[in-house]
Amino acid sequence: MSTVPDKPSLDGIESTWVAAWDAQGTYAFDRTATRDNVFAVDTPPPTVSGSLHMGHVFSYTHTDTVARFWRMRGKSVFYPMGWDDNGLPTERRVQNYFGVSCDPSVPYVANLQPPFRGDPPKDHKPVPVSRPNFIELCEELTAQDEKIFEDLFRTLGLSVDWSLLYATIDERSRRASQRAFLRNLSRGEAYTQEAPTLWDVDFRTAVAQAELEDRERPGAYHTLKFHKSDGSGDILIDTTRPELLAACVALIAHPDDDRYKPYFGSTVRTPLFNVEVPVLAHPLAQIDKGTGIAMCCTFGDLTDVTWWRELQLPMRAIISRDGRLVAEAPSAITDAKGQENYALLAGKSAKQAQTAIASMLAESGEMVGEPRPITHPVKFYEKGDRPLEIVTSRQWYIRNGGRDAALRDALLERGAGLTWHPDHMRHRYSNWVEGLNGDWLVSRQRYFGVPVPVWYPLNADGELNYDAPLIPEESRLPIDPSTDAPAGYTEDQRGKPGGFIGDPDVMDTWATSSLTPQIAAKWEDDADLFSRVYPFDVRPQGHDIIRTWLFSTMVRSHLEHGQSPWSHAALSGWILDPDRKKMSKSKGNVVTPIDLFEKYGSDAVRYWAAGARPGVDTAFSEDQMKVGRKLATKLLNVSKFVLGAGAADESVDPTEALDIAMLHRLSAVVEEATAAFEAFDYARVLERTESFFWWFCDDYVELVKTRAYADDGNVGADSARVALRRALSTLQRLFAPILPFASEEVWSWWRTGSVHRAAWPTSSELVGGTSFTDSDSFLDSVCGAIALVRRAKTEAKVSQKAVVENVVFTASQLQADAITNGWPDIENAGSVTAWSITIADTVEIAAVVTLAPTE
RNA sequence: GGGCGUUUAGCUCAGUUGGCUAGAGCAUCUCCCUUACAAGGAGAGGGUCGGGGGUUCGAGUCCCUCAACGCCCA
Repeated sequence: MSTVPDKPSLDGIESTWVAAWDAQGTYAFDRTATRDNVFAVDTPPPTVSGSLHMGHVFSYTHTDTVARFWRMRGKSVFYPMGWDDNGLPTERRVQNYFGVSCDPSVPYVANLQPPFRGDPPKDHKPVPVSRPNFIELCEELTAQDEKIFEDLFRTLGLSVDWSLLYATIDERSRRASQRAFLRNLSRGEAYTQEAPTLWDVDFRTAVAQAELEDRERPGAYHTLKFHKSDGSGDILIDTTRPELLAACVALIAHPDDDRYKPYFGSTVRTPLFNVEVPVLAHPLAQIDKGTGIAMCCTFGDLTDVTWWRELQLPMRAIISRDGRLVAEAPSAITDAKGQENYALLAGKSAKQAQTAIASMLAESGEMVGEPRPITHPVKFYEKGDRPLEIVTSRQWYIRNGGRDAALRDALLERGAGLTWHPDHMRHRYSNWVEGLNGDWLVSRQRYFGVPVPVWYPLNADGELNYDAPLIPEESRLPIDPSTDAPAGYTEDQRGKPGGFIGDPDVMDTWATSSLTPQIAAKWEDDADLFSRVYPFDVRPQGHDIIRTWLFSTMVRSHLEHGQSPWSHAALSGWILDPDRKKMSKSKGNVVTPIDLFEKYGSDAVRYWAAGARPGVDTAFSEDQMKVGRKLATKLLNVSKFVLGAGAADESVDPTEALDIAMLHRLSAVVEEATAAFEAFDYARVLERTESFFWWFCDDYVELVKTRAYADDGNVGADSARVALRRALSTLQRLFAPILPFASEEVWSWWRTGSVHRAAWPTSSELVGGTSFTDSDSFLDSVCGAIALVRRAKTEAKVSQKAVVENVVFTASQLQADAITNGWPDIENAGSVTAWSITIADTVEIAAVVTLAPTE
């Protein structure tokens, strides 16, 4: 029955088994299983960016090991894959790849040929194309990239059921995303509002709090003179953004600041523009920052927004959506000189305006001294290159607890109810939720995304009414309001008085990917499936996106289903290069996974990944891959040995003490590995299994080799063969989740069916009806004895094969008993002719070894 | 400023409720081509467990404190 190759090899096993698993449906989800018997993974849909990196390999391997474990435990594993092709990264990549830019005013061209397909020259000026053409190009490029990703993940050996594949821009995702949004809207959880919003002037879109990052940037304090209205002198303020002076609406100091208490309620006039503004008190003013009194502009930063709102200040916005100062001066600037001054700034970028106004202020004597350079944190869109501005615009929001203590508490509660791996990651979640300062801004002024699924009616004057959006029936979803007409209207009424207009925006990519459980489980499209997998068991992901993906998914599930979308969150660490720096493309230290698969084999790369404790940042290490390669090779070789030693009836318990003791030791490993996998600690499983495995190969196998080769019918031979086979079967299954290719290969030599569908090993199948008191000390004694013989040979610089004429051990009674019991095996493994034991009160066994004379 | 994590051999890391002389792999050195495996095997050397203090019969492990590094948030 066994078919062991003469020369076992890892070469080519990836393609062989990938094809076999696919053909046999090894990882197919059994959708007849009920929820109790399902293990559902909310797989992260990777951003289809055109290149794979070790981070993908690393974290997806972690998840895969756990999925494989539960499959062997008899669960029907729901393990889908998705592609995150929705959103800005794709847009940017399409622009760079095809040499185009999206311009919604350009008409659609059928069969458009883009100027390039890959690598446009550096000086190429992007060709504007229509939004539908742009989206076609997005789809073309992502299709290519997705094929590459799929091949990589298959070669890595992910046990994904590929029939469950989705993409965040596909029809089902758009439908789910729009449906969820409309339900939020109907429950009052989504709303539209005209409000100051953080704005990226290059991408020309609003961005959400979750997408911000602070970057340290050089700036300069400019000390400006504001003139007291009663003519009694000046108040000095420090600002890093003098270019916003024309937008100044107040001066603000801390209510407890004695220096400014006398001025609260009075007014001052701005330099250059001569606008009268009040001096007010607010606790957000920082006494120790600059002169302690700040100018509030509409808007320089989020504090300005708070002051503006809470102190009910007027609006004097001067930054436009392209980041330049607007053409027309705020109406508050009434005097001619002020208007003249503003005209010198109009149309300049913020940066140019700053330079210009600084010299104007210096000239007019209203700036004290020179600007003083500082470094300070500035808010950026995480994908952006210029500081964010704040502009007022109409946007859609989804409530996330940022403005509602009850909802925030409920979401904190949900986070606390999750089991986090590792546990301390829960703090990232609660820190974030506690720090929210507004609702979730979900609309984006972009093109490649899921459209906001509403229209607005136009009245007889052609004005639109935001408060009464036209909502599609759910059965029509997905819709594109820029090409579909609302019910009761016809397309020719678009943009006409009495007609309608579509919402031009798309939703934030997170607004769709926050629904991955619903998308993967075909929420509402397949209620039966949904009931079998939702809520999911685990959300695996990187810890960097707890605030975005994890939290937003929690928000959507909480609002829609009133429950957490999963019970576990498993966070992966980063890959660091060997110098402990984060690996990244720009540093040029990225290694291509495919090359590593070819060099060391997929199992070896998985071995490296699985060696990292959950959540711990890990150095990239080809050395570890080499070790993994050795381990996989060893598994092949020892399997060949065990299966070559002759068959035995595995149902008959072994009789020799050494064999029984080995199986007891292994059974403890099985129990530990099982508990570790249940706690998502794949690294511990690997460590324990591997450690036992090398001991098994180096000591146990060497000791019983001679006995296992004895003639059939020999009692000792049968005992050894049974033990070897039971152990081999168990080891192959313990390694299966981590080394799926090598394990499947060796399993196929003597078993039918896939090891990945085999039952996870149990302690009882190993030890059966046997019992053994303190197998460890027995094994340590026997192995200690053989080690002493080996050491003597090594020190004498002779072959391990050399014959030992005599050996005298010194050992405790207990150790002596073990050695005596295991003697036939020690004798064979060590080529020992004669021996004796002196009993002594000792902890460590000692030996005097006399080698036979050699010719 | 708040929160969290890390610090154990030259390197990368285990060490789960406190418990024999602190472990592994890699690297280094020595030896061995032994019929599962030279893509192997047998051995060796190498650590005041970040510093200080405390609890305890006993601390890498628990408590306090300090430091360095890293991450998250403001």
